Amino acid sequence: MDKPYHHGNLRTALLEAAHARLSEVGEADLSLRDLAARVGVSVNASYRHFANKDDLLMELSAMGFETLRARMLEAIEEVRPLGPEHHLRAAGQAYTEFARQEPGLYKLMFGRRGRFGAQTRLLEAANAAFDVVIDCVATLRGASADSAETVKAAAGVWSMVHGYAMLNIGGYLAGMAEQKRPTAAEVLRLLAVDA
Amino acid sequence: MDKPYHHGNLRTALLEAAHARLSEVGEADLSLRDLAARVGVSVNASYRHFANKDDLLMELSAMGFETLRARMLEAIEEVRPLGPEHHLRAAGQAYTEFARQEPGLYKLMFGRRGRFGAQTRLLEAANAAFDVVIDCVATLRGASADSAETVKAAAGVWSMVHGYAMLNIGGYLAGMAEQKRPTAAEVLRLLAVDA
DNA sequence: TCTCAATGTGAGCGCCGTACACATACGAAC
DNA sequence: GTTCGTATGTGTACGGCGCTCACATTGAGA
Repeated sequence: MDKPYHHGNLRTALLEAAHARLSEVGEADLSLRDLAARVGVSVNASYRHFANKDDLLMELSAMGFETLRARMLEAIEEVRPLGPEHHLRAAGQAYTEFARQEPGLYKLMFGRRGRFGAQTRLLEAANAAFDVVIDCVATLRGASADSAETVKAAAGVWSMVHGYAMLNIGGYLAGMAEQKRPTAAEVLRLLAVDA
Repeated sequence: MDKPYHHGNLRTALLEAAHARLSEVGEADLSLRDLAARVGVSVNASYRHFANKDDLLMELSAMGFETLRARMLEAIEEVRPLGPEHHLRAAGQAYTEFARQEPGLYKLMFGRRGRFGAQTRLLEAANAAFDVVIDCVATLRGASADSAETVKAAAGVWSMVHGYAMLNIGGYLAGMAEQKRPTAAEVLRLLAVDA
């Protein structure tokens, strides 16, 4: 083996390890010591790349928002010719799908806002993701993405999708009988955005 | 003072201390040692009343769901004569208001589901709260509270309200310009439940 | 009055985040 | 190619955490 003294890409490796671990054990059971051990490095090495544990988690969150945005954009692109209402629906599907696939990461993204404080990096990534929703709604309503009504409607859509994703992840929907458990599409259909 | 050896009501005192502390520091900074100290007791005394930290937090969560349910019922009672659509609106307002008043508790209630596991106490309290929403929707639609369509619509309402509450608590709406930031009522209005 | 279950205390274990001092390795300047 | 500074690693240690175990105190009922 002859493991070299310098890892080479420790920052990325730590983030990947954290991401992987987060899908297994939940944020509360994530420890820097464990991550470092998995990457094959002493704990303190991580402090050369992140100010502290929260800093690492914050970066992970920001990356999560970027992935979320990308997933929505891809989904929209696939149904572009079908028209605006399909765009919003596709984005919503991609959104809830992302949350279902990455529950640990998704919870982290929305659970630590207060703790992370006014971190520009995180805020910008979150806003960029939200902008995708705003654009969808704006196109659907044939209105400007800047208009207050559009933004409010988009916030409503975001609320709906986010709430559904959280309840789903949290297992609050899983307890319901199968034929009573709504799909993401069914829930999204309740929204009257085009009004 | 002559503090007695036995506290007398330690279980309740610990829960109250946890509740109070939760509105100041967030779950991550809540420690049993600190709670015990505030109540004037050694840490280990708490283990006579709770199996562990999670057990205490779970009880606090369940109490939160009970309070939430009570708040919704009170709000509905106040507008009972005005008809079903006012019931749902009032319940939604009470819901988001509760989350805004008790952000720490609210986050705890929805953030630890996996960790708490299949705790009957917690599940029943959460379901009882959800039942209030279901009843509102059932009355509004003039349908049975058992019908799949009613439950699905109620789950949609719950998603919307929960999502709005979480985004609001998390500060994701606070970043928006004032005239673009939706109120709870404005968001709820997007729902087409009576269809 | 005695007894015993309920309820408290204290010492200690292993884990955590993190600070500090020190070791190693790479890249640029000569 | 050697030198040297900086980037990046390690080891040790501190205080706080959840939790366990052995022991102390109390009060209620036999």
